[in-house]
Amino acid sequence: MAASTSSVDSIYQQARVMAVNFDFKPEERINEGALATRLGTSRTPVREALNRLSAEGFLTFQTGRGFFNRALNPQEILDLYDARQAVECHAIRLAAERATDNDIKELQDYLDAATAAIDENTSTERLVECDEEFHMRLTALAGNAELNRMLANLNARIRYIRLIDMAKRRLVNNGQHSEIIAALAARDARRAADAMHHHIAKRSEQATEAVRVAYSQIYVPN
Amino acid sequence: MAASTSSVDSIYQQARVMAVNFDFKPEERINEGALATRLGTSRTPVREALNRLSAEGFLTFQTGRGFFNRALNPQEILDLYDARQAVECHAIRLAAERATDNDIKELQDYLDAATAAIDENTSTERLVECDEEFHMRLTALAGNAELNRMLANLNARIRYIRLIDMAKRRLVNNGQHSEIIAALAARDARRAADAMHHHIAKRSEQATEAVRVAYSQIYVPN
DNA sequence: GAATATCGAACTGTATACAGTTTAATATGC
DNA sequence: GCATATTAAACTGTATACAGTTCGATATTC
Repeated sequence: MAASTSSVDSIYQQARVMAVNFDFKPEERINEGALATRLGTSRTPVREALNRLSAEGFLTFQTGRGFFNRALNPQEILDLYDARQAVECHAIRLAAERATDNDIKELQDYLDAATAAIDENTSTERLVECDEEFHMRLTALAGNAELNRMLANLNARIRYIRLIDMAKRRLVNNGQHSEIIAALAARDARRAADAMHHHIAKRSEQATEAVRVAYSQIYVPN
Repeated sequence: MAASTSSVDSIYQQARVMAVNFDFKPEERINEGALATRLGTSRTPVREALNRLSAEGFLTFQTGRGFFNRALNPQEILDLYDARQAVECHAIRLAAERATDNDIKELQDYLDAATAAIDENTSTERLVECDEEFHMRLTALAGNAELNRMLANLNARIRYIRLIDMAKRRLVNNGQHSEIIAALAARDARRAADAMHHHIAKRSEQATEAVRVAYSQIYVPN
């Protein structure tokens, strides 16, 4: 059965969602057999998916003991936010050089449409999705596949924390996103990068508190 | 046999070296069975190692067709050099804030010792090793595990191109490394980042030519 | 009672088997 | 001769089996 509809990919996706959402608790050992049964498959493809996830930083691995979900602590989160600054500030500098006026207009349009579509009934998940998408689209304007890939990975690994942050703020565009686009439209790479740096730094300030809240959510069933 | 001396890790390391060195040709399909036999093992642990490598960007994967070595073309290389700028320029800014004077002195000492140890008999491989280590040590001064991890990955993926570059230059420190350390020691984050940016840009300029040379080396046995 | 030793259950690591797909070589039709 | 169908070999995808290790519960010792 050399899957035409790709079973490992589907297992990978499902396990990734579980890791992202901390359905596996922080540092929890993952039982391969139990997961295989739950996903209606056998251990072989499960292990392949878990190997991919550990290479991507969602899980850790210890020989003889297996796979564990990643740790969740302020330092890890701060490191990931710092890494986001590295990727996104560089991407926006490149975008200021490489993006067409139309690219930038489309990004502005996306932001406007997303902002307009938000009301008090919009789920927090949807808000985070819009925020992530804005940042992904912006980074894509750098035209660098590796930066896109890095950001997609970082976004998934901080998604849980972003949900906590967003539940409080309930805002995709607090003006900072507009400032960033304005600097980009003006082709002012340095100002755009500084604005992005400041924007991400702002979000990482509450990391310690967010991790505390995260634990309280992860370990209380409902 | 729940390996105490970890067989997958060893397979992973060996396959990684082959991918880094383009022992697998660019875009070549990797025969799992043949590789397993060659490494004295079976397909199961080989596939686990290949899954890790594909998650890290050394290989690609297509359902039903298996694993392939990564492509080698100027755009991929330029993307990786750009990504290095993102990581290293940000890391050096953080290092300017966070590193102790002694950290910086030790980096300078490493550079001096490495430079002094080089003569006309030093292998190109060793020169690249020193260059990589300088950049890794510098990035480590940012105290961010994720940036370290990203750079280690990027370094391995451009190593083949760096070897070509270094075979011509035969220099680990052409003065640019010293400039970078000087700016760092002066705690001038912006100047340090600019120097790093310029340093990496310089190296990426010849990417197209380097890829051409790479092909001529990869496809001519000796 | 706390620390250590013992033992069985549970789990991981890897080889193997086999189903199903891809690939490439050959045959067929135009 | 070139494009298309045919078919067998080769390869991938996954289930399963089993060896060997880890883990946790119970027994033992001080």
